[in-house]
Amino acid sequence: MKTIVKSVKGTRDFYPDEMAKRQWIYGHLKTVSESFGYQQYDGPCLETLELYAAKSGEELVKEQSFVFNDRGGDLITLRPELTPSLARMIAEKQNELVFPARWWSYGPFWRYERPQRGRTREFFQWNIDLIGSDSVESDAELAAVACSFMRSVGLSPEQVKLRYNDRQLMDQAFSELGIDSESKSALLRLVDRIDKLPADVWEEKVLGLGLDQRQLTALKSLLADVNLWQRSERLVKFVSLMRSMGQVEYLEYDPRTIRGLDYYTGIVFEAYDVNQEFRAILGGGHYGNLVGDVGGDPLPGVGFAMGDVVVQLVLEHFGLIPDMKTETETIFVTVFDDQTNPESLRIASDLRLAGFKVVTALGTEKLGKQLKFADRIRASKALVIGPDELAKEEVMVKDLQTHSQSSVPRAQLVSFLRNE
RNA sequence: GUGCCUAUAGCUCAAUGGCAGAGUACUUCACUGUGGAUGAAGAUGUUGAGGGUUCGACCCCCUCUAGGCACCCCA
Repeated sequence: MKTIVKSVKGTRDFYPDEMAKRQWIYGHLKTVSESFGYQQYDGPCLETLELYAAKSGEELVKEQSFVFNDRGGDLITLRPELTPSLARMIAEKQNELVFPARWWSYGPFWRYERPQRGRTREFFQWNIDLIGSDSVESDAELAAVACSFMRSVGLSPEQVKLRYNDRQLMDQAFSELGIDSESKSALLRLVDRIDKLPADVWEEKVLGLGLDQRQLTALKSLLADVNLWQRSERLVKFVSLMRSMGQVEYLEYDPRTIRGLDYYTGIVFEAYDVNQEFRAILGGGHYGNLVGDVGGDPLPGVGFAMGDVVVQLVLEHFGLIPDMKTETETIFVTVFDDQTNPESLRIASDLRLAGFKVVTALGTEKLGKQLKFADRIRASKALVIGPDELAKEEVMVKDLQTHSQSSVPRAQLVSFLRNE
């Protein structure tokens, strides 16, 4: 085996077939974003470490970011998430932007993690935010955007669910259990992990926070209560709004949905496949103050992020990504010999001007080889222009799918191909 | 960063410590004006990398690299 220079661990090469899938997903999220009136934006891929130190803090920056010194000695970070960049961009123009602002973005991100299924070190992420509104209507709108995307790519409510919860509801419920405020945030993080830890280990950790046996029992019944949301006026309205927008069948209340990030302050949601065979497809929620940490005036909002890796796995699992290979509309123009080559090239140019995708043979190989090549690049049609056709001012049009062929007068070629 | 599993032809996988193979894909030909079929022939490997044990290693041991699964974290 030849030694080929290796790619960076956790990165992916997008060969044309993979690139087509990525573009297919991108096309859907772009259409959905725009259908709700959101505008596309982007920030730089390189940011100062400082930007993240202010906000994301904790592990995301310390352990899971690519950080390096540039030639001037400054610490530069490959962006692990977009929210801090968004916060800066909003804060810089806080007085001239129109709020609520509806913005979306799609681009590459990097996290220094151990690669595994659904997790790479370089990934693409869709970010979409509604900034400047504290209303439950804005929360519902973002949840509806998420559901619209899932519907548009063919994921049905029987296949995926949007699990939702409200952090304030949980906070209130914890208070009623007599849990002191210092333990609450640690407890929220534990609730987030209840499905990942063995039951006894989880209980041990909960008791370690200072809860007694009675509180633990009450907590467990709380986390099993699928009707808990009805105690929250906000969640009741949220569900009602989702019903009006025709997305309620995607909803599934889950008192254990919390989200790991600290900046969420209200409604949070995550999309999963129903069997939970895969990781979260997307996740987001309401935040009370987007720009405070980067020096702006307090500004609430709601947003979510979706990585390309998990959603593609889920889509492939359900067989929802169309076979792009069959969808090339390319016309292949064969070249019979050096005498006919100029006419082949002229025809190819005419067809391109008429809007067709045209590939020409680069030499005068045997027709059989040229047609085999046309077949292998999945061209839909092949044109044969030999001495016979030239003399009669005709072109032989071969349909590579139906195996049929017909002679078409040169002057009628464009209209003939358009009607096919 | 932790634990476990895996790595053989382009791809999918075989091979008791004793000659590295099959299917598929590929190239050529049958077919010098016609592609998916059929038949014939051909080519393909530092068995992931490096070291060790052994008369002898794809096979056993160690290290590294990459991937997978579970933690951690999250998209």
